Amino acid sequence: MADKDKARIETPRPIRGTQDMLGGTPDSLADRFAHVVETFERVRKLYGFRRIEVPVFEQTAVFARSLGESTDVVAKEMYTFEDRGGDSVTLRPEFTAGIARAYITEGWQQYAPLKVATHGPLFRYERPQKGRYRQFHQVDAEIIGAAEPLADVELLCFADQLLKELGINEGVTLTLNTLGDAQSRDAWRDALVAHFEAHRGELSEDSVDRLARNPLRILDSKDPRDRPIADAAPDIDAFLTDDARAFFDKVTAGLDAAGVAWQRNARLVRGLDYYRHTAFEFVTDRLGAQGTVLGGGRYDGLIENMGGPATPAVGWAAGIERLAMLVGDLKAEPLIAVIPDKPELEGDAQNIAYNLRREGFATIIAYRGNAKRHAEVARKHNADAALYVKNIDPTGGPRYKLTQLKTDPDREFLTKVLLAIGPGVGGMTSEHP
RNA sequence: GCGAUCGUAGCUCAGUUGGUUAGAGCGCUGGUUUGUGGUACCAGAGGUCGUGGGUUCGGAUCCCAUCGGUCGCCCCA
Repeated sequence: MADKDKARIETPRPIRGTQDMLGGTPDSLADRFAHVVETFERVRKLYGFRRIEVPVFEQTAVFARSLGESTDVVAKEMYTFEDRGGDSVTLRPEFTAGIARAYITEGWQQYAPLKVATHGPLFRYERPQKGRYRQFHQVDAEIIGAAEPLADVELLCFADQLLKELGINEGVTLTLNTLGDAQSRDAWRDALVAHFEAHRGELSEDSVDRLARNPLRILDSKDPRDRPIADAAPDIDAFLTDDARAFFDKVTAGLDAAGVAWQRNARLVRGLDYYRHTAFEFVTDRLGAQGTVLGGGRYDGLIENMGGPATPAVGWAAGIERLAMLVGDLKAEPLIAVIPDKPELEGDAQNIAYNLRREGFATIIAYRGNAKRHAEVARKHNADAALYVKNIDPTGGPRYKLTQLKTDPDREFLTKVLLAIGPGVGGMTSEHP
């Protein structure tokens, strides 16, 4: 019983709300995640957005100041800690604040109007649920230094094309609203507060709390008690200044001209205070409670708030996990498996595999086992075909046999493989008559 | 922070009103067989029944607590 006396080694658990993703199967989240990022990178270049990288952590003030001290994100969802030098640092809970900080401190103002894009991990201390994690990942696009509605339109076209190229535009709708300029927004906000105050007694407890903290948010409350009151609340339209209305009209006209479908949602608001004018979300009902696939808007007030020059800006971000969940199964990349028919041909088979890879063909070869076992491994990896290495005769040359392993192998790929191998292939056989 | 629900083998799950050494399929390891090179069979390894208390002659099963997973509220991508 010596084993029982041994101290049990406890393997540390993964942190709550983080996830490990294993790729290699058609439905794996890891591969779909990578596909989202690759697609984003491709489309981003089509629109002329520069790739940027910004730090994963910043001085706490970067987020506290930009998001607003009273927001839930800052008040209770940030990973904030003191580093060994005694400075308060925070793992980024969003991209925009760090990018705005870089715009100010790195002299990026000289490139205005500047179109930038990035992606990476973000951190929020929240209860995990479907489509919501403590470490999550976003793709992000921002246009800084452009006050024109055309910037909003271009950004939305980018988003729309990304979703289309990911094949997830079906069942996802662009919902759009305007928050007006500062004057419009303030007037609307006052009217909303007056309206909600008049119905204070009928509101849910959460919304009574919102009334003090973030009255706009009552508009999109899910509580059935709030709905009639929120639905009866005034829209912003009556409070829009001429400029603000003209701006919104240009955005919607631009979308129509570009063929981007959209729906007005007068109840769509932003929790963060620095948003102005355009606010938008691409929403779906396929993600449970987390309906927003991609969201953003114009934040003309932010950079000035952070001590920079008054700078108009607009941007969006989308959760990569959420996009990945919506992406259908990926088509498998073509793959060839090399199989030594006899143990003494292992070395030759390895060389052939390396040569195929150098030619650019995705190739696998098992480390051990007889031909049968090799074939099993090949099937497990979903290889299109097996290249059996039958014999290497210094005088007679190599002998191969190519056997397809799938009912629908990538024929073009296999043909190229055959050409690359050259002579010695004893024809292609099929396991599927 | 609040609520619901679920924790049995690496994975997906059985386990009947509490009752001997806790099971299956898949996977893994080894072997036999087979062969238009997707066969079949045999054997083996692998489990503190999430954890800790309690009730009981007896707990995977009932009770309490705790820790995790999932989903919802909140918030948000």
